[in-house]
Amino acid sequence: MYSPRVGRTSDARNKILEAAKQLIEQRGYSALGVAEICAAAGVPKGSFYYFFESKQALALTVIDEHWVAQRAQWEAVLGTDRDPLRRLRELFEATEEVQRVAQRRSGVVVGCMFGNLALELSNQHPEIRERLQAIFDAQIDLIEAVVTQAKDLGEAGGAVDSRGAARSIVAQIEGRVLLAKLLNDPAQLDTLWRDCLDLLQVPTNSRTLVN
Amino acid sequence: MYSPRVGRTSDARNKILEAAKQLIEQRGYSALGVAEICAAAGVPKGSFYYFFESKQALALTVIDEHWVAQRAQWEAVLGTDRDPLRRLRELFEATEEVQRVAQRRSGVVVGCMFGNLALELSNQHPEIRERLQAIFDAQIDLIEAVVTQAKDLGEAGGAVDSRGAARSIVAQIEGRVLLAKLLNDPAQLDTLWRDCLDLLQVPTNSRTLVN
DNA sequence: GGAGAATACATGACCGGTCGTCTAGCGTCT
DNA sequence: AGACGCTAGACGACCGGTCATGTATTCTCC
Repeated sequence: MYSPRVGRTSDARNKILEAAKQLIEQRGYSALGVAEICAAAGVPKGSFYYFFESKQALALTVIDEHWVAQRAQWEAVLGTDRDPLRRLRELFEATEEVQRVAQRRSGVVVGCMFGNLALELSNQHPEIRERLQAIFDAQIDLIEAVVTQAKDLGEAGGAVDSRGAARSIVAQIEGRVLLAKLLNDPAQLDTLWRDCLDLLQVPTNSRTLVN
Repeated sequence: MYSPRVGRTSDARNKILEAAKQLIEQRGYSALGVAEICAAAGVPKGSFYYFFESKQALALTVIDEHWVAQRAQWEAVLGTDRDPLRRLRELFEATEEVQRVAQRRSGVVVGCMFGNLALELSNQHPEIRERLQAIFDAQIDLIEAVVTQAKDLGEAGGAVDSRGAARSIVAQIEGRVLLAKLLNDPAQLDTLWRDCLDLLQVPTNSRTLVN
């Protein structure tokens, strides 16, 4: 077993992060104990506060890392040179697939970690709220850019406000994910595409083009 | 069948329910302690378990009572003989007003209690999940009826699926309420009307009629 | 109308357990 | 020997929940 001489000699931090990510997704923040995280990570509890300042600091790190990964995924899907509406549709499909995979692995639809924590903690932990605000703002930015392109191509209704529509789409995603989690049914997400077409006021006769 | 009222009578149960409703709205379920609820209600902790079997049983009661009240409000707004779209619009305005009032009183947008608890508890407490599923189902029913009427009047697009559209509207409400809570800004809700018109595919030229 | 009996509620000490957090010190390396 | 990476174990506070005991109110029966 090779271990580098300098820097960390333990992967405990990563194991904690990995376990915490899954547990927070499944059980939220308040109902989750540090001991449980450490047990799931196979790391002694005494080590926790060597790697993290506090439970809240861990949550912030988990949030940040999860957003880095998700943003990369969103950018990969939304940043192609395909048709803008097509890109949005693929985002929805990817979102649903994520929930299906999570359900297969853990038995439950975990929903959106950011949405979950937003409702649970935004009124209790200002730092977490700020982080989540920034994340949702960035999500809206990413979608707004694609909506603008769709408008420029005449695919979206000329009357739609790009940013407003992007916010509506994000809200629609969050609302649908809530229903999917409540019903433990990822299929709740496969109306996102149709909803999106409505919110973007895409004319009925041009919808089959991207279908 | 009469029930003799032997012994004392107390309003402690109602005081607990009242306090619990506000605290659950503001701080969620897991982060809330029985002792804190009792302190806020001005009831000794020992009395709590005389009136409620458990903390979870209290939550179920709070959920039920809150839904009874909210359903009455929804029915009052949606059950009039006014124009269907007009009724939907008033529902959105009432929703926003509820959040404004809560914000004035407690300083924070509390969001939707059912949505909050759905994301926090649906994967932890099956009984609560069932209750919340039934509530959202009933909400969708209430809106579906109005959407159907709007369709019959030709106000909504003929291609819309009433139940699907109702679900989309509920999802949109929940998503917007999430953003309103995260940003502590009830104004996030005043695009609900426009979103609803989009989701119902109401023709642009006929929108001013109800505006 | 007065005396119990029965019921309805009040109360706070207390239980085992878990919470997030911290510190003293272990083992391993230079 | 000294520094460093790591961890065992304990800390006080608090968790949801229990219980013995006390008091207030209304019942029945005379």
